[in-house]
Amino acid sequence: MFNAAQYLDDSVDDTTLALAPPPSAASFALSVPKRSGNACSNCPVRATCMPETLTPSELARLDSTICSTRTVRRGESLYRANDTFQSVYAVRLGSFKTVVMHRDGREQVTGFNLAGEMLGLDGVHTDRHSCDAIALEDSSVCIIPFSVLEGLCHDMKSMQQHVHRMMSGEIVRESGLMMLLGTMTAEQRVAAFLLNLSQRLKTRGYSAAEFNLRMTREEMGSYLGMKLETVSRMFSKLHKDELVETHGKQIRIVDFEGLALI
Amino acid sequence: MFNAAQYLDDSVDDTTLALAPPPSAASFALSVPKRSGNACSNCPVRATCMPETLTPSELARLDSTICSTRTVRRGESLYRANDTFQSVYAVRLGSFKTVVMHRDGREQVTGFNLAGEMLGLDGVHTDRHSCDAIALEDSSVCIIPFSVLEGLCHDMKSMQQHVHRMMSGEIVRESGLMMLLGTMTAEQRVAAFLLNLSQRLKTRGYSAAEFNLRMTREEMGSYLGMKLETVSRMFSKLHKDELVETHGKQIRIVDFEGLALI
DNA sequence: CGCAGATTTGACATTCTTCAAGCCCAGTGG
DNA sequence: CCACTGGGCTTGAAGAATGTCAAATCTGCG
Repeated sequence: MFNAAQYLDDSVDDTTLALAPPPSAASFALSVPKRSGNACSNCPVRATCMPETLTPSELARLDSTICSTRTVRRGESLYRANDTFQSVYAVRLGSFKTVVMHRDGREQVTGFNLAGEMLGLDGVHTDRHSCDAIALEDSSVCIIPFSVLEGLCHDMKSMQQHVHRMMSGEIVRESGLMMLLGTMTAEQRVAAFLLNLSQRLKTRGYSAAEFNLRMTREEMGSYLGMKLETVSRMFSKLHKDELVETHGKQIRIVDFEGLALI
Repeated sequence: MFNAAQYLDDSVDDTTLALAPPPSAASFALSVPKRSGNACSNCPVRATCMPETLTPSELARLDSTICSTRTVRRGESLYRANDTFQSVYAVRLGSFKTVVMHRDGREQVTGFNLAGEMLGLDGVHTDRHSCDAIALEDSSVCIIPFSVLEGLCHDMKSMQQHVHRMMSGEIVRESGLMMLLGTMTAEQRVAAFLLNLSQRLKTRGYSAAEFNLRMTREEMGSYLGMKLETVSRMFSKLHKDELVETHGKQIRIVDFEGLALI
């Protein structure tokens, strides 16, 4: 049985935000696009990006229709706002941020995407992407042409439900974030952010208590609606109150309950 | 040809936020649920809540499967957070707010829904609704059981695309709101809110310049991430700067460009 | 007409941002 | 090996934006 955690067994750093390239990364250094070795039936993150219950024949169909992957180096974009929408992407390895830009140059990070999470659904609405997706570290994604996905949805009830759930889940996630931005103090936002990240990492088999942040204070601040200095101050305060320990990007949550009660 | 505007012809108030009940409202005072007189083929808001291109036979199918409506009085809820999810709703008449509640009692308005807009898609994710939907005025909705909608999606490609677009549109809308909450000043938020509302009303055949707000300052503030006093001050400021004229809930946008440039 | 809730406005408190300075740390080149 | 350097991070002080509290209107409705 494959699971995300196994890829960390002998990883240099087991507290990264997302799946770190293992020492054998060469075998994953996929050319763009590449066909072999990327079968869904084999994929460590399938459980999160595809329906849970698939028959062998359905799995075989996935393997035969979704087959190309792409690597994106740190800082490069997977897609840009206004690009024509053709595919959605499942993060196989690494992590991304999504960014929307205002005409006056202000930009806001609207989300962080870890391995197993889906990316690009914003483009369905108008056939163009509404944000930039940028890799926070060297990453790879599975390319799922949306037309193919629509076909799968038609033929597989479980797939249609899954796609609907993913989109709805994105809606729910965002309304949670609106709540955060609309009603919480800076300290509460940072606490909620850490707990959320912790939860998602735990789901993927990582320690919920210790991890490395892959984004800068500025990116975090943009996501949370505050300045990088404020983020930094809040980390200091959480440290002083003995709720978390921080060494730069390295995070250790000491008191989960305390953090939740802020 | 039906269109939303005709329902306003002899309406008491042609500047309401949403479609006001016309004098002949009695014929719309639908019992719950009611079957006749609510055919999609006849519906003034079909253009916004259903795919644009439907064959006569597809329309006939809609009429035969989506048939019940429900009235919701001002202040009453269409559904509550944690209700089991069964249906989505299209607003036929009136307007709603959606509200998420934090455990500590803080609540946040996450959206306002006008006639023609869809409501309830948040429930797909976990089979339970994630927010309350509350009528801002006496309203009526069309009830669309989600299982029926899934069936329609399977059989009608245009319906599947439409549902995907609606959900994606919701995602995009929310990320725009995150941008607003994350990067804009109070004044900019209020301006953006008014312009957004104006645009949506215009789409429905109303004046873009003059309308009545259906929500309180507090609800607006909750939506925009600020206190009601701040909303009020911003209205005063916009008035002083001769960008809008306000008389309580009555709004007249004087200078669209100025408003957009704030 | 008179109340209850909604709105406006003022004065003051708090939170967050801005600006500025210095620190830390990893990668680089001597 | 080590100083150097630049980006990211932390911290302080001052200022701006927004929240809080309180009081005075206003408005719709019974």
